[in-house]
Order: sequence, then C-alpha cells, then structure tokens
Amino acid sequence: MVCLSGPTGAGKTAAALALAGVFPVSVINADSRQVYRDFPLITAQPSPEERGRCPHLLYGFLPTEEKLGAGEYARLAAAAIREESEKGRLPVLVGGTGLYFKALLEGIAPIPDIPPDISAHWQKRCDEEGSVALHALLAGHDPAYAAKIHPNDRQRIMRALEVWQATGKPFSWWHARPMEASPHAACKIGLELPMAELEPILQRRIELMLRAGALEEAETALKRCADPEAPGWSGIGCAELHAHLGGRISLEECRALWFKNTRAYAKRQNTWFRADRDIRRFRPEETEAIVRHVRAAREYASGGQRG
RNA sequence: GCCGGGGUAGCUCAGUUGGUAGAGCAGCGGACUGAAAAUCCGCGUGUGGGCAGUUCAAUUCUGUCCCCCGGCA
Repeated sequence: MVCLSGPTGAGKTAAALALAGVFPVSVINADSRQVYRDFPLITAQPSPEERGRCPHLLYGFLPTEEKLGAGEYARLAAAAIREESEKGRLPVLVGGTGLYFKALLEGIAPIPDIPPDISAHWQKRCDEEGSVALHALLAGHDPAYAAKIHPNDRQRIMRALEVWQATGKPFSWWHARPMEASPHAACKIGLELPMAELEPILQRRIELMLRAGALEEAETALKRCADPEAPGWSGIGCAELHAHLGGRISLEECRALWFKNTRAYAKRQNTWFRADRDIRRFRPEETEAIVRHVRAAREYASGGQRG
C-alpha cells in the first residue's frame, strides 16, 4: 500500500488522483476530519467528481456528535486495505493525521473502551483540582508515564487516569503489551512545501470554501447538531464558523482565526511527518517522480514475494 | 494653535518609588499510544520616538522637538 501524507493544502488529493490514473488505486481516508458527513466542504474532502475517478473509502460517514478514535480508525482502515487488496486494487492511504497513520502501521495498545462516566469523572476533577494535582496523582500510580508528559497536559493526564481506573492497569503497562502492526508493506510518500508557499494556498482555499458555500454547510450542520462541544465541530473552520453563526465573532474575525489556526495546524503536521525518516518527500507538482517511485516500490515488493 | 492621553518586542500592552525591561498573541523549533484539525513543551538584545540637561547611573526625572489619538478652537 501507499501512504500519502503532508500538511493540509499541500495537494494530497491531486497526487492520489495522479496515482489513480496509472494504477488500480482505491483511496482510503487517513484524516480525522474528513470522516464527518456534515462537513465535506470545510474539511476539504474530495469532491463527488474526484471520488468518481476511483473508489474512495472512509470519507464523510460519521455524524457530528460521534467521535472516531485512533484505534477504531485503524480497525476500519485495516479492513478496507484488506478488502481492496483482495480485489487486486492498490490501497492509497491519504490524509494528514499522523496518529492515524501510526496506529494503522505500528499498531496501538489493545485498551478497551472507557465507560463515559469514568471519563466524565476525571474531566470534572481536572476542572476542579487542575491538571498539576492530577499529574501528581498519576505519578503515584504510573510514574513511568507521568514522567513522560507535562503537568499541564490535561488531555494526556486524564486519558492515563481513566485507563488506569477503568482497567486497573497503568497506561504504561498497556503500552508495553505487544501491538498488532499492519501486515502490509507501506510505501511512505510525503508532500512538502515551504510555509511561504503554503500560506497563500491556505488563504485562498478559505476564500474558495466560503464562496462554495461553507457558511451554508455550517448552518445546515448546526440544525443537525448545535452543540459546539460535539466532536465534529472541533475541526478548523467548523469551530470558527460556529462562533460566527452564533454571533460571537464577525465574518472578518472568523476568516482571520480560521487562517491562523489552519496555518498553525499545517506547521504541527510538518513537525510530525518530518520526524518520520521513512517518508520519501516530494514537492506537490512532482507527480511523475511520485508515480515512478510507487512503480519501483511495487516492483520491488512483487519481486520480493516471488523470490 | 490650545488642553488632555499616548509613543517600550512583528502586534496589543505591562512595569521600573532612577541601577538599561516582560506578558499575551504572532513567529521558529519540538513532543505525540483511542478528542490528534486535539493536547502540550522550549526559544525574548528591544537605538525603551529624536536630541539635550540633572545624576556615579535615565527607559524612568527635567527641557525641547517630532509623531499618533481624543476634545476645544
């Protein structure tokens, strides 16, 4: 399979379709936001026209009020990869969510789902006592993991505490258990663009989204699910439009915030993918080189099977 | 022209009873095991508007000039 990563706006969809012009590609989403049904435009999902050019899986199927954890994603993606491979198609994972790629390729600790009341309990305690106090508490039960995370990192502190309470085992105990990595060899490709070149693209894309009806999309989504805390609303663009529709910020402020947050996100994605030395990097317009690279990887893989 | 407020980091500002300054945001770098478009961490030399004066020492006090904002003319 091929894993196509890179920051938002770098042209992953176009590169995937270029591959689809040469190989029997099935595109599988690897983006935590493009799974949402109510935000096809704002999360930059492939258009219906684009989806018509080859099979596309795991896009736009989740309602706004539901969340898709990395483990559940990895299961869905692994099943899709297996099915498409069996059909003789080349699975091309496309997305910008580093944790999803990691969970899929390297596996993820087999931790059971946490009952919602336990999560809510730690959320409440964190609000009341603060993350530093809970970090100290965590250090008493799981010093190894507490040492790895910062006392301000409430999200990770709460996750570790709820796993510990719900399973009776420390978070780091779970991490030490064997994980199920993907059996498929991955050809990792990363699109890369200097921030100075990416910036105007991101700026322009927001304007295009607004012109194409992003406000209307958010209004419709608001009728289905008005809760700004719902998982689907936490996407960049979604949250800003929600605030604007609620009258909390002007459209101009919305635009500015949307761009600022998108840019910061692209930087975080670069940091994540830069750390992976197995990724072969290309500029977005190097489609021919990308095709050659994938062809070579496929020949190597099939040769390896024979020999 | 007069009266008041102000000129300090890229931006918005704080502070220094005189010992040459620090927050937020932005920017840059990093971490990342089920919310990950999330959640966090690290990085701060800037002619303190210009010039002069007082002082051992001025961003701080004094004078003067320049610029911005509000009011009065």
